[in-house]
Amino acid sequence: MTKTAQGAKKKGWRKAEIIAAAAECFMERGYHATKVDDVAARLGATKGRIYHHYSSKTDLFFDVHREGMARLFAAQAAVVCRGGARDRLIAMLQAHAEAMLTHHTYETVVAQGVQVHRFDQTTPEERETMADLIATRDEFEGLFKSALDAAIAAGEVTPREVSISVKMMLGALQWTLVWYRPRDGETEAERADLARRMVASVIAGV
Amino acid sequence: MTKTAQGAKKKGWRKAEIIAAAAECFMERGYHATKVDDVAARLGATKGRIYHHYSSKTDLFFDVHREGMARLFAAQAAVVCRGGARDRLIAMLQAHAEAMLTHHTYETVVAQGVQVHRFDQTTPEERETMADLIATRDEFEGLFKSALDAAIAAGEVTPREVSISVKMMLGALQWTLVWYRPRDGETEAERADLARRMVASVIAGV
DNA sequence: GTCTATACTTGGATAGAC
DNA sequence: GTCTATCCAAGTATAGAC
Repeated sequence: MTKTAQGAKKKGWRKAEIIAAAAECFMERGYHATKVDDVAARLGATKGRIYHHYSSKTDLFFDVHREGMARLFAAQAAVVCRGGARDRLIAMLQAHAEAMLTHHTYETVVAQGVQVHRFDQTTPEERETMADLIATRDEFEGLFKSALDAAIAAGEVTPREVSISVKMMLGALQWTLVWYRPRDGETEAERADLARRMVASVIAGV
Repeated sequence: MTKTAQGAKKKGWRKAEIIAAAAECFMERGYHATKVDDVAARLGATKGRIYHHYSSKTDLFFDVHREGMARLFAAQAAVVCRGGARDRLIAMLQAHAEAMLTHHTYETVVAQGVQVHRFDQTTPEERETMADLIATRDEFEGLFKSALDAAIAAGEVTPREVSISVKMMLGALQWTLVWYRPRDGETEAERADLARRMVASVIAGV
């Protein structure tokens, strides 16, 4: 590893600490109710530390949002499936459900998303960042539309409105942000099991 | 109508105006980002008017929340179904989907719900109010659990975990709060049609 | 019952010491 | 790179006129 890469990583580590603390605060109380002092306090520091790395609370929020989206994409990138197109879609749903439970803290912030800043006074740079975040979300939803399209094309799923169906499937899984709170000491296996039962319910219908 | 009932209705009308304006503001920007001045401005008034009827912004929020829940229950109360238990469940889902679209403004506030105040300094009275609101939500979810139970008992639906299934069904419909925005001039028929397509997707599964 | 004017608090952001 | 001290803007709530 080069000297500069080491430097970048070290700097990234400090930021990652701040991002993690901010994610917890934003998750618990929401963006607007969270004070920069709250984030600092969670780190056992003062806000001088935050403002050394971030020029504003908004900037910090954007980084938490990016991390949340990155984790969702990472979960999808890790999906492997030997079966057909329908099996692949199900595996993707399963991975997404697990990701929503595991990265609950970050995904709650993603859900607050751009909405939080839509009506605020924003600088041109902030507007550009917001456009990027929205594009990234659309891209993510696109992964599932493609997978459902493929399953329909393969004759493995009854044809139906793809756009609506994907919104319903993802909505069902993402609503966990409202009702699910991780228990202390919950294992990965328990989360995977809950995710399985959720996905089974979604694909079964009524 | 008695004199006192007339009086109560008149007073209620003034409050209803404020509640409607507050719902729009809370929907657009969220509770914390909404200033009492914003609500007043939307009424073409100043905040003196708000504080004459409500002792705090929190109190106003609770009234908006109550109105949102009342509309959800009203939609369910209006459900009539001649068919079996499964048909009845589907009719309930349809009514709920339409309600979520039609009363989008209020239901967005309901979704912000108690979460917004969970970590705030609250008075004993506020905590009592919050407990009431939570109980009301649980009661609402209970309507759907009972309906699904009945459909399973009647052999019209494949047995499955009722609690999880209801959370997935309602989650799929409620996630509309995140992606749906009513278009100007959208008709009730168009909303009903969208609701139908949503419910069809949910009950069909994958 | 609503307005204007204002008191008071909170909280984002900065400056300069260490 | 982080802390302490501080500035200043924003926003909740109140007092008193009309």
